[in-house]
Amino acid sequence: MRIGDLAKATGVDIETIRYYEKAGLLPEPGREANGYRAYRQEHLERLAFIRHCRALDMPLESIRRLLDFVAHPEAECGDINRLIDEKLARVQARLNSLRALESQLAALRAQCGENHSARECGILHELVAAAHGEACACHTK
Amino acid sequence: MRIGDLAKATGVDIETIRYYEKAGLLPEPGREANGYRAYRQEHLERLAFIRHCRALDMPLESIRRLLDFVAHPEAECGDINRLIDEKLARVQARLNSLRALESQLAALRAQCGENHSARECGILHELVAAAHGEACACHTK
DNA sequence: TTGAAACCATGGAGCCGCTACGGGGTCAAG
DNA sequence: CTTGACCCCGTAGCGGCTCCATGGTTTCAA
Repeated sequence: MRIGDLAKATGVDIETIRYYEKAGLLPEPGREANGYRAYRQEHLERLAFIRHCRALDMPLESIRRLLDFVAHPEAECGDINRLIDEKLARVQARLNSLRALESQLAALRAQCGENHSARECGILHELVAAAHGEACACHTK
Repeated sequence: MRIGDLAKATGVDIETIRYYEKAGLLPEPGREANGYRAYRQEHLERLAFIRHCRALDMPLESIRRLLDFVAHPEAECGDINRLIDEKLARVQARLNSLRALESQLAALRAQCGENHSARECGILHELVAAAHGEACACHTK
């Protein structure tokens, strides 16, 4: 399998594959006589694993640690639990702040209806008022 | 006002203030005889405006556009509405994907209870299964 | 057989929004 | 005269790619 085949099979960009190799996530494949990378089934599986973890928004460093566990199955898995727990906590924190942001933006958007000059734009007024530390629909607290 | 005073007044890091200047968001201030930056009230207000927009998670580029509107109040504000609408849409999309992620992580976490060897870790099994394209508690679709 | 298109290689820069670092100049108090 | 707090500038680093320039290789059709 050449790098383009692997890319097609996994939906991962060629440059990204090379990046994962440089980052130490994907083992260096063998080379054809002409220097082209020659991948095998194990690379495909490994890459699928990495992409699945990325779909779960795990940083590459966490994936590295998970791959260590795959390589050393006799180790304790407490760290894996912790990794997932921490990730979950961060996701929930981010959810909370995004929910707050959503309502702030919605309030801000409600300040301006149709097109008119920026001078009378409620959104801009709100933002400028906030810059003066005054009450602001999008930043009440 | 020197940069340290401005930093204290706004809660913005000194390096960040210089960065905003270099990025063209904060106008270049005058200088004292010794070369130190000399800020005035308008800089403080502008910086507060920027930070408020950043609190709303707007990218610097959007803030630049908003500042253009502040400077040219005769322009139509339709772009402002669009800017906020787009931001709102992105926030909502991110909320949806984070909500999905949360339940996936929770399902994943439920696969593994207490400490044991990684070989029997349900989380790792799920992730490896996913790499093979099999059904996966954290990635059902 | 030639030549174009599609593939592959490498190394390096760019993206965002900072943050940190290194190596210096300035200034007031003790 | 030294200490420390402040300021200057330029550069590099973070994560996770993405894009670029430059050049070699393969594959197909004319």
